[in-house]
Amino acid sequence: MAQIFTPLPDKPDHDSLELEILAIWEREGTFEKLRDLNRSGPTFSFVDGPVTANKGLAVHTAWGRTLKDVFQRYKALQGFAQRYQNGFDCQGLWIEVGVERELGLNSKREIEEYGLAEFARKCREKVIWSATELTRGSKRLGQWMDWGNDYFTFSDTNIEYIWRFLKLMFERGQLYKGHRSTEWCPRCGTSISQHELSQSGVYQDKTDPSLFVRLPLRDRPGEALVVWTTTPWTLPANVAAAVKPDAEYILQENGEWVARARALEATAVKTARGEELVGLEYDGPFDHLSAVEGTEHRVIPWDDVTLDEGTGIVHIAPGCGGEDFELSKVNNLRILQPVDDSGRFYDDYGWLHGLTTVEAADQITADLGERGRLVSAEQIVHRYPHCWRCDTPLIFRITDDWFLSVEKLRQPLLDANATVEWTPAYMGKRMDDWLRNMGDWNISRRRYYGLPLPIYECSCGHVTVVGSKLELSERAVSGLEQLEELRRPWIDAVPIRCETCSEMVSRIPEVGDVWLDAGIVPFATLGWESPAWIKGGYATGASRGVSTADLPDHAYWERWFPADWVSEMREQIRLWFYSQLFMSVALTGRAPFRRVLGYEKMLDESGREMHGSWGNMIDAEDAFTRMGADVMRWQYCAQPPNQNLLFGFGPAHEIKRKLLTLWNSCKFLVDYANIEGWEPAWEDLAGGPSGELDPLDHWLISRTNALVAEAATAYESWLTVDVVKAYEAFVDDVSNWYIRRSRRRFWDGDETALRTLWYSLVQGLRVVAPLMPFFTDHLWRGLTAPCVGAPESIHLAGWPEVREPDSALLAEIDELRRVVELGRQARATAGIKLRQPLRALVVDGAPLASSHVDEIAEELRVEEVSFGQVDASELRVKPNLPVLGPKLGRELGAVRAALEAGKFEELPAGGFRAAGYELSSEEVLVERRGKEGWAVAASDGVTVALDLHLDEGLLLRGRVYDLIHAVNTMRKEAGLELTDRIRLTLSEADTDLLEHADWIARETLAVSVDASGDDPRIERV
RNA sequence: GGGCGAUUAGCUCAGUCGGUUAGAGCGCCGCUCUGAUAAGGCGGAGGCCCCUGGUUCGAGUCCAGGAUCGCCCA
Repeated sequence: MAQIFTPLPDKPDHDSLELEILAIWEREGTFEKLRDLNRSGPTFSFVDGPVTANKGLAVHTAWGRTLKDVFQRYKALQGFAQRYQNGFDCQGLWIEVGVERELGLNSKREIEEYGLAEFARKCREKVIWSATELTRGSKRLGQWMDWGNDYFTFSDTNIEYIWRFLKLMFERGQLYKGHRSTEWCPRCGTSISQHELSQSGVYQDKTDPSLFVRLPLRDRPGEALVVWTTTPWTLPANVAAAVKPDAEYILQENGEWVARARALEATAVKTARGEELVGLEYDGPFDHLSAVEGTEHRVIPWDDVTLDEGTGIVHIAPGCGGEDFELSKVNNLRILQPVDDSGRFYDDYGWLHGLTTVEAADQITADLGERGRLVSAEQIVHRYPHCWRCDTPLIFRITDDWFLSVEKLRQPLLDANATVEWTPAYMGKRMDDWLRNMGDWNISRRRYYGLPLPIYECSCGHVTVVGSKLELSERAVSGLEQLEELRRPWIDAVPIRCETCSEMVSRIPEVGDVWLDAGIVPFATLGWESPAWIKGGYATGASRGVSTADLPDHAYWERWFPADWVSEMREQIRLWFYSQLFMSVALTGRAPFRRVLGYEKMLDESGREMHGSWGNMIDAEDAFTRMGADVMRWQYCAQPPNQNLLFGFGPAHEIKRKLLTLWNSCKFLVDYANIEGWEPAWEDLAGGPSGELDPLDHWLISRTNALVAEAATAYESWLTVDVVKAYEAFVDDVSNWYIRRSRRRFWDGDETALRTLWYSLVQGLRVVAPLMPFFTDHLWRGLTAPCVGAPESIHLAGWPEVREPDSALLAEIDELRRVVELGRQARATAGIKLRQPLRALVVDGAPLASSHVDEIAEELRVEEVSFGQVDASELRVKPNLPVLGPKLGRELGAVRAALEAGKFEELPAGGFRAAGYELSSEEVLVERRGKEGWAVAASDGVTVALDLHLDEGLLLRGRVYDLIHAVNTMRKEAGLELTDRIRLTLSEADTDLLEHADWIARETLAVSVDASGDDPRIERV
């Protein structure tokens, strides 16, 4: 016989099921159909934050991609038109580092020797490889994007938009050259950010010289300050000595000044407070070097001078230390920068020139010794930062850098952020904190594969910022013919003419911060102020040939800006969310997004950071195979965004079990519908199941409607975790209440039950289709296959119509289920299994359940259920605290004690008298328990009492249930089909059970029952 | 150093407006149901609700101080 539904296997195989669905989507063009369906709908503008294209898909990235996909899918079900443009971040250090490693290059010098043009090509290849991998992984994850139409930030168009922004900032006086003190790796020739410093392994023990150096005071012959340093190479850059103003200093007999706290044993010739020393001038340690000539050295005050180590007088070299640099601003000190990019002394440092900081240390120590400036020279082991890439000890340098000033924008940024709705809300506060406290934005980087800063600084002092490629070509002196991309090295071969002095000017060598690349995205990809729509107009420069993206016109920008919603991990607050906000407020005065969903960090399932070398990293491909994309997505979506996600195979297993309940419910429907030859009707989905409905059917329909409403609320609050919770509760209700309660109807082929269950399962699947696109589409296709007129994919079926649930009915069943739960509890406490029928149950305090007497009787296998007071041997009365507390105040204690001790008397109206107070029935809570021969269970004001007295009839029927159970177990073990009929032979000892032969036959599908054997036997007929 | 947050069962976390016996899931032990279920149900063991003080009839919850941890900034 042809089956209506394709039977479902016992268990879903997520991996193969998903691959199958992917192939179907591909074949049927499901995504294209969805876009066509919504093309004229209202717009939902999502702007994708670009993912750094330097690796394949990681499970971390898959989290964010899932959230993006879920909400795009939800909005699509609701009929919104969307852009679906994916983005890749294609420039910057992360990409360079990967390529450097692959090429075996070890320094900036080696990159330059390798050749910047070839290096740029390798970087581009890396980006394209990564983009391909990320696309493949994302598709496997089920993410629906307009793949192939991606934006790549290394596009010339993207770069030009940034140029334009920078030119504008320059014209407003908000782009300037300044200084910055930074940790520096002399091998890599680059600064090290705070973020990089905070990585583990950066701080390592290191042995360094420990020098005490004399600095003779100018106007006090024979007196000298003594300073301490562990970095001899910084001494030539010394310009000041800092003292703690309120500390006591002493002049020792040997003529050396140190803090009293550092020389407790010494005899003081003179004492002075730090502030009294401020302003004194001294001879620098290397005044004879030409670079140092004419430098003033003086004592300055500094509250943070430590008296825990050194001498309490601190050597200050603003060119070589962060705090030193800050002090130079306050005290107007000269900044001496002794070493170059590679940590070697500049030529004007005399005999030191060309030496590295390490090589110089010994020579400096020796020189100081020869000149009698050294008090002592020893070795010290201390924690010192090293480069995370190459382990080289870091030094401090002051560098010339370009900055965007924030002062004028700070308030507008705060105002713009106030218009943004953040989920979770604290992330918005975090952004406010950042906006209030951040300094100017340093946008220059001394690297190669990045946005070329369009800044041309002439030796005459005039600065030009070029705003477009066109402008560059107009101003160019030469080199245009070889400019294949707006990128080093080609761009550097295009000098321009200075407007002021007509000299030829080259571009500054620096490239831009990658966050400029990402921040401009809502302008560059949406066609801000673009006069015309240019086909393929975004896919320029390096992105030519890898994308088809257009440059839209300004009308398009008006339509899609600002984004309705963006979502990224929390650290993007001061990165992408910030750079976008900054550029947007600068250009338009508005925030570039209306709502943000942020989320915390991913850790492994035991709460540790995932780390390649710790062996706890989960490979995305492995997760697809072993968990399945839907299970991964469920795990991501079940996570409250304000907490770290503990991701792993353990939690995945738990999720699979939950999904199995859903699967089994569908399988149950399919199996019985096939037995019955029942066909679903598509109209039922819109209109609700037709036919004569049982109360339980009404309940399930209401329950389903409630789910749709709850889920919509959750989606609209951007909280997938609430969708997950609502759906899990729903599945539990369908499986453990509706199906459980209705089994008999399914055996009897009750069409209404089939119809109602079908309706409810199908509607339920639609609710979670955005979360689990494969699983739901697979089941949808199975369950709607027989329907004429059903959309071929769940993703084309739209969001289910929201109908008002019958909340009274829902409350009624809730109460009913509480009664049944208590009844089970009472049975368990008394040790009487459910197979043993009992005579009576009394229910107290659950009025809503009173119309479900039959269901209670059946669930708890009792003959008679009544509602009323439980006559108990023990009466417990407790004060109703919220009522009595405010009324009695201090006296409450006495009343409470009296009630607890049983010292009360019952009043006629249901009230009580205790400790001299009359308490009305509203002021007390009454519980009755402990009835002789009965099992009583109570909670939340509901009490049930189960009559435990057994008579012969009850015992006999208990044995029948036992027998039925045993026979059905035998059926199962014998591998019989649900519909197979049997001949049943009982043991002679069970002859008395034949009184119930018809019943037994019905329950075991027996065509005959006799009692002629030694043991029960079954035989298939 | 400043800011934000956290601290509740072996683990991961809920805990509403301050209210009666502090909960869930997982794990462990026992029982049980099954004509969909490798599932489900019930019960048990397991708690210094970080500490100290305060407010209150009553504090896991509010206030103050402290400790520890995490994150952000400097």
